[in-house]
Amino acid sequence: MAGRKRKLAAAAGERDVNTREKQTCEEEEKRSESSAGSDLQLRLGEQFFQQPCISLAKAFLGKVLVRRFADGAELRGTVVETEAYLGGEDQASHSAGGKRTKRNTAMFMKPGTIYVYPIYGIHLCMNVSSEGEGAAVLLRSIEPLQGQSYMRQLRAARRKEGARQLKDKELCNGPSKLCQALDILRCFDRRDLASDPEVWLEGDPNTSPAETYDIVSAPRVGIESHGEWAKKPWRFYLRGHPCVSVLNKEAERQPQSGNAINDLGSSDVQPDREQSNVKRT
DNA sequence: ATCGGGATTGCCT
DNA sequence: GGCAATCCCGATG
Repeated sequence: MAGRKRKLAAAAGERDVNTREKQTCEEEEKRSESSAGSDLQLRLGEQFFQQPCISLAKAFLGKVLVRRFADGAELRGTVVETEAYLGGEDQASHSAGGKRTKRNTAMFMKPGTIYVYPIYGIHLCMNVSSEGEGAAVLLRSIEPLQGQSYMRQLRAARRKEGARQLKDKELCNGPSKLCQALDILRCFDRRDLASDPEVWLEGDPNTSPAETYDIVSAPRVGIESHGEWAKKPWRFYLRGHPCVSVLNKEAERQPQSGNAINDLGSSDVQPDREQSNVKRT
């Protein structure tokens, strides 16, 4: 566990989402081209995304999603829940039957391409394309690691005034909550997660290798109308993790899919970061 | 031009 | 646990 400093990471908690001008796609595009991330050695490159969809969906677990703002502030969270959406046969996928539309173009782009789409008129979901025609991984939940207070402001801005303060584990425990908390915007669609200066994925040296996690495989949620395909166990989450959006008791009774047991309760304190206050049970 | 549904969330009972 | 919110996109005529 190297004591690496994040000198460029401003105290995200000092930011005020209400006085800060609302982020737009135009502003995002004006960002400095030279503001590349400071953790080049941790950043996962394009080869990471070059694997089949189900494999990539599992590989995302335990990796750290990073969002960097123009002023240098960075938000971080560990991916704890994903879903695989294969193209072709998978009727629940936006790319079912190889169907290409303007909306789902990113699903057919090179592995690592971000696919952001609006849902229910109000929310956004973030996916990342994988190997395989039209295949992509939906990012459903992350555990907040850094910048929780700013995440809370971003989330509160969309909630009723006077609503109770969200707990840390409630900040990013759902696909659209994650987008809100990290300020993932519609204009991130079709960007490259392997090279974009504002959002990327890191391997975290403080966590165990992905293959040591205890992963639960469960049916995907919210796609009940798709018959047999709704039953495929292509949702993956870290067993026992408090930031998972929906638990599936039935699936948790099944033996896990080829991953060794790992103790999730022994995470180290990370002195260079705003410490995660998520309680594990 | 119009129509129907949606990979969700938060508030209310 | 029910259900409204809210609107873009894709399909159809």
